[in-house]
Amino acid sequence: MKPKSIASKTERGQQTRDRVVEAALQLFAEHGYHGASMRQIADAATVAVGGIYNHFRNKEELLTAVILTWHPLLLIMPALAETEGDSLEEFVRNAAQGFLDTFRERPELLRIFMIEMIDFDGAHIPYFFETMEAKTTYLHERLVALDERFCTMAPLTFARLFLGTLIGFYITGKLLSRVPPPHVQTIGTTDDLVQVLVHGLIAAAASSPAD
Amino acid sequence: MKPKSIASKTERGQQTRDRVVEAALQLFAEHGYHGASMRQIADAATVAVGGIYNHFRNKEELLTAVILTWHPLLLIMPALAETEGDSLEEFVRNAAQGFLDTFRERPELLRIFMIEMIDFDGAHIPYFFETMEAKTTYLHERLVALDERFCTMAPLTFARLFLGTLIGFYITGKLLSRVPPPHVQTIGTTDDLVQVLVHGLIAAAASSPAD
DNA sequence: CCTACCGATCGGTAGG
DNA sequence: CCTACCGATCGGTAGG
Repeated sequence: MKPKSIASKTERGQQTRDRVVEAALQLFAEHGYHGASMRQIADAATVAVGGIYNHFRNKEELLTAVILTWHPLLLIMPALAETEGDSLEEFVRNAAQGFLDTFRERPELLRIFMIEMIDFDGAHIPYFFETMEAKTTYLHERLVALDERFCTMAPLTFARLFLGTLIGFYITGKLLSRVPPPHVQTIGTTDDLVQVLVHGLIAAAASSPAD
Repeated sequence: MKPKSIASKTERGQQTRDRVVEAALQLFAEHGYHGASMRQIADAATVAVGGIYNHFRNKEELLTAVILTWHPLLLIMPALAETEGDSLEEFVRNAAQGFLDTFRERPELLRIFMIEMIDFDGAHIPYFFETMEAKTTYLHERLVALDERFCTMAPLTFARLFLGTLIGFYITGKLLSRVPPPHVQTIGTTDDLVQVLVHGLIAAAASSPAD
């Protein structure tokens, strides 16, 4: 009700809130939304169960806070837009490598992404779509500067095909990592992925209507 | 212990089991593994809660039964391998359309796929990898017949890039369907996807080592 | 004596 | 921010 006006007082509250979000990120990612309990999260964040409800109205709003901080699309788009590269192939290679490195270093990103889709059916997307779209436009501008053939393709179409191919490659990699050893270890390399992206996207741009 | 010898008696049991698996598929897909209760599943299958335990030792084994019948990779590979098409582009177009149609008609497929990844971390993959691999080999043979440039690419590498790109396109489509109306409706068409697949995969095959 | 299944309830834990 | 506690429901199993 009252606005919190004393900074030194709200600071401790913010720290507690941050611990709760961090603990929730880890536990939601590990056990899923229904599989992680408020008590587990409270313990991990070293607060009492009731303490969480001083910062979040219910479990669902805690998940929302986690999503709005840690949704992979929110994290990966700025990184992709700032990728370096003097040629199209170099740019795509660096972008793909950056994407794969980020997801491999933080396996919870894919899990949070899937949990949001399963338990909330993508309902949080509208909350950060504006931010996404701005980064998408910038990414497309950089691409056109490297190869003008991309000027006929809508920025969002490029973003969908680019991100979609990367996501699919990462997911299939996860699946293949569960296949027992008698079978091949590395099936499909980052080089293969880069080839698909560079030549596939150029072909798609060439057949796009210049609207 | 004893082998079931009288068919007419076990038939009713099989019918009950089938109803349970069907109900579990729908409810796991809708609410997730931890979000769907054994009571909900029992009600939907018109059996008592205890009745489920005559067929499955616990909730986890019920999920396993659902996965081994309905995992999308298990369903989609035979369909892809039997796709018709007299040219590479026609084959890829029909395969992509068949994939997208199947997933759009049965939205539970993607959800079951993700639920297995989140709650069981792909642990069921080994159970049907052999079947997958056989179909993969056949799919690759059909492709080489249409365009011999694919003979240098390993069948599983092709399958990973092909399925991965399709999965990524479908998932990004799901995400975009949640974006509010002021923004564009169709971002990326099936034609764009086909272009990426045809030209991307040819490029990847061309740069593959002929081992 | 078997299978499939019932009504009722077990010990614990969920979100609030 | 905590302790205490609620209505309800969880996965699983008893005897018949």
